[in-house]
Amino acid sequence: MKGYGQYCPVAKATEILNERWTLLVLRELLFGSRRFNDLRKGVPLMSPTLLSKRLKFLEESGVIERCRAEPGKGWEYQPTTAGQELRPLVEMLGIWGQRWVRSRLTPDELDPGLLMWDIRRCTDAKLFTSRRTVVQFEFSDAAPSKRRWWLVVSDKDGVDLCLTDPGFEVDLYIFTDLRTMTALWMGDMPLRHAFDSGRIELEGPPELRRSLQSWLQRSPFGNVQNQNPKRKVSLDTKTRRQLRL
Amino acid sequence: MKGYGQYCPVAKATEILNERWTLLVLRELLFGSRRFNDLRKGVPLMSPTLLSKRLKFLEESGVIERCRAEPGKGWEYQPTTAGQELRPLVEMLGIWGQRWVRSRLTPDELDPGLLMWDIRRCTDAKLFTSRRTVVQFEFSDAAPSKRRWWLVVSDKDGVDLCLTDPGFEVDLYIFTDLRTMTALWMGDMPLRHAFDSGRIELEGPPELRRSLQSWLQRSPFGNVQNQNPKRKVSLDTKTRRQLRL
DNA sequence: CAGTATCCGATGCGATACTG
DNA sequence: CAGTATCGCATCGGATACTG
Repeated sequence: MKGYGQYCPVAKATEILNERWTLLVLRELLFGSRRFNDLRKGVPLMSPTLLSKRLKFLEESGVIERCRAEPGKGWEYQPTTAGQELRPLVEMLGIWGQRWVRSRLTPDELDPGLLMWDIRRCTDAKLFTSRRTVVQFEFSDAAPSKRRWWLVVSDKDGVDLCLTDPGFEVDLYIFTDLRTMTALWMGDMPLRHAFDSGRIELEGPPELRRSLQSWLQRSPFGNVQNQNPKRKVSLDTKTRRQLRL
Repeated sequence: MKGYGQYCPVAKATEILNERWTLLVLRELLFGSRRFNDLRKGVPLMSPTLLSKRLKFLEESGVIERCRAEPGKGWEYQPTTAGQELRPLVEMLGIWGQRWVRSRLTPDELDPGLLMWDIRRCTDAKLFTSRRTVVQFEFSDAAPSKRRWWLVVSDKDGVDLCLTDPGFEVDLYIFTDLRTMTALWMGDMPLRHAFDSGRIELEGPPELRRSLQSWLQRSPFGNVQNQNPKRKVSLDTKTRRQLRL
């Protein structure tokens, strides 16, 4: 009894899309992940068995295709035309979520691996020179094994993320905590404020410290404004007036 | 372990919306149903217990509000601002479903109650005169107890749907089968074709028979074109060329 | 009319280990 | 690296009956 027994196209679409995890897997695919283990990084709490099952179902449903990767090693998953057409839907879902059900950033929703994987994906290598730049993130409150991360970027080799010291000399150190970095990423806190309150500190040459705000992106949903009054940390005057406070 | 443990707004939105039935309940609310038992008619296979549970959760989540109905009798549910903002999402879902996963109209997806409820909702009473018009639908292939339905419409009293003979004189009889009527409703078959092939027959005064196509609407998704080649009944030439057939 | 109470069965899914 | 195999519990939700 999987379906809804309705001819309505909303029901038919929902039958495909609203199994647990499915929309998050799709999000990963639409944001560019192609390999099984890359997809896993975007949904770390999902078991590989289940991911495999979902991918199969999405393929059956005509949303994605599984095809051989270039060199002869392994497979890749990519959205079909039908899958591509779901992009606006996933975006709207994210925008709505950001407006109305923004995460409270409870400890269980803070994950350095997920955050750094997001940051990696949104870091534009073209903003860097051909000389390799190494940025080390250190999260004071993360578990020891996930405290330090290295972003290795260059114009031509793209962006690489390491959890073990790659051995290169570090150009820029970023000291902060996971909650602050996540809040920055999600647009919950201005970078300015994080510096002023000492929640983030840099170490490295001045020009690299200054360039940080140009290459360190926020989440694609980072500039969507929160609309939910209950979840608003600080109310702007317009909202206060609306609520008659 | 209900959530996804992710700060991502897509995940947060999904936690609210992708429980089974939730999006269909929301569809009903956005299409105008306000009362518990009206909502039930839109999701007849959902148990009242579960509907109640979903409504509570949607209320907790800030998507809908439960408020007293006018006269002092009972409650009504209505979307909040956050809920209203989900309308485009539900519409997109329906459009995508209609393009790519259109129902095959298998027997379990044919339901005269659901269909007539849909038709009732989309019938515009303003297209009728102040004189009461009674239209009787008869589905040759429906279960005896669901064969005949009456639509009672007038300019000022709106549209009423009955499963038991309301006793008024019938102005227009529509004889057809459930599959044909559903296909017409979903835009899978042109009205012209249904008449020409004898799948639908009318009985009543000529001007009322002629006016049928003006007031009998199709589903809100009825004019969305199917894109899925596997599900296409007849391929147009452009598609045939694309597929090199 | 508008739900609640209760029960039980299917199964979804998480956990862990394993393989080509 | 890219998945599969197996297992067992929890819970979701379907069915039915009941109530203010």
